[in-house]
Amino acid sequence: MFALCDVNSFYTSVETVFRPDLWGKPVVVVSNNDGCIISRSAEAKALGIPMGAPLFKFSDFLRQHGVQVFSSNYALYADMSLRVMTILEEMAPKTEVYSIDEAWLFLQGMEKLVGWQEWGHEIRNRVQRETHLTLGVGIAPTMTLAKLANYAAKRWRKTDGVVVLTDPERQRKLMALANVSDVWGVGSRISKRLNAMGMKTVLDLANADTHLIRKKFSVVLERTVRELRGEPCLALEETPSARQQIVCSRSYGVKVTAKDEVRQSLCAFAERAAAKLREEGQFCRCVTVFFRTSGYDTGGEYCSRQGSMTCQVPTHDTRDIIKMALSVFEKIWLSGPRYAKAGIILGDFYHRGVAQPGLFDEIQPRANSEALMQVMDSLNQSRRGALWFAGQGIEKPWQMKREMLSPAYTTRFSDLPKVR
DNA sequence: TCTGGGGTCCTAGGACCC
DNA sequence: TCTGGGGTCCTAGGACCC
Repeated sequence: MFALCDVNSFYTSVETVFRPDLWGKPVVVVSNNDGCIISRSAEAKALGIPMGAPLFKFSDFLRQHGVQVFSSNYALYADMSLRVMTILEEMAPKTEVYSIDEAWLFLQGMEKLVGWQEWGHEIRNRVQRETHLTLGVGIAPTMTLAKLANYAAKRWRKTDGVVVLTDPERQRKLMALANVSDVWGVGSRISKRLNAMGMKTVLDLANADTHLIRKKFSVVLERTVRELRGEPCLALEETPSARQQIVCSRSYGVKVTAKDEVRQSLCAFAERAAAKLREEGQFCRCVTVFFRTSGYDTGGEYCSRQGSMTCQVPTHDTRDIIKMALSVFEKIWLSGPRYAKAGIILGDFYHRGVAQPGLFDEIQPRANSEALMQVMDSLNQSRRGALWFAGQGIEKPWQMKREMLSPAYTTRFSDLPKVR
């Protein structure tokens, strides 16, 4: 049996944990650069505010209805996420953190110990008590069905946040009520095609011919069909597999045309990407650089520049990664367009010592690289941005907008809530 | 004026190998 | 006249997830 637990309206719920004055009021959280609405409280959803809507299109509406808006505060969300995950890990023999607000629990060996329904409520109550966040719990014999159960737990209030889907009859009943697009793994494109083939409900999909699904779509969707029928095809990732790429990219707070500023931003992204690489304990050979204009900018032609470079010896030294990034940048720079976004992608990962340095390689290992990186990382761990390369520049006019940022209540001393 | 960021997996097609 | 079969690796693009 699998359980999928996720926090309702995670970002907005976290924001209101420390703001009792906002309880019961409409609240939204917007994406980086204060771009799109990415989390809505129940009250905000009731006002009809759609997911993913650009903030500027709704700012009048939000003001009229007194909706509280917050910029994304990832320091806060990550810390609260950790608290929830720690509880979940204590409640099941095996867990997999699936995203910032959800986790899979593998319930092997618990069948005789607990009733699923009671256990679901127990875990929900505990998270509520210890974090003031509300969990949705879906329990079923396959991961896809557990996802569906979780969807039902959120959609129908009378479930009280916990749905157990062990009974095949109950599974079919629920599948007949849900749309194919509500299935995990079926996005907008595939659901449109399924609808055109006459499959509207989840039950239609579950009853579909697996050979046909494989032929017309892919093995991925075939697995989904089998999972809906109660045949497990997916399993928990017991040891989180090593990442295959690391991306660090941002939209600019303003459009950027100056070469220096794009270069500085890339330097900053390269630093962050390199730090992430070291957190993963990996080394990379390939560095990709990109920058592009906005697809919404009507002022000029859409322009997207991208290039990459592979070195012989895997590295995780920030200096090497900046050097490679900037050398690619010089090759692909194009003057004129108003750039809206840029980023760095690291790929082709190795563990330490896999490849030997070649005599003629352009990038040779640097003396004391390890020690220097360790000092940098430990300083930046205690305070993000404590130490950085001058290539980033100082003014940073390109930095993203976060004009409605809440305090980092749980991770910064100066932001600790005060109780009077 | 203002439209996010970070991932994964699969497939098809081309180049190349024996 | 007649020109195979089986495999790998890489890349781009498409789809999905949160």
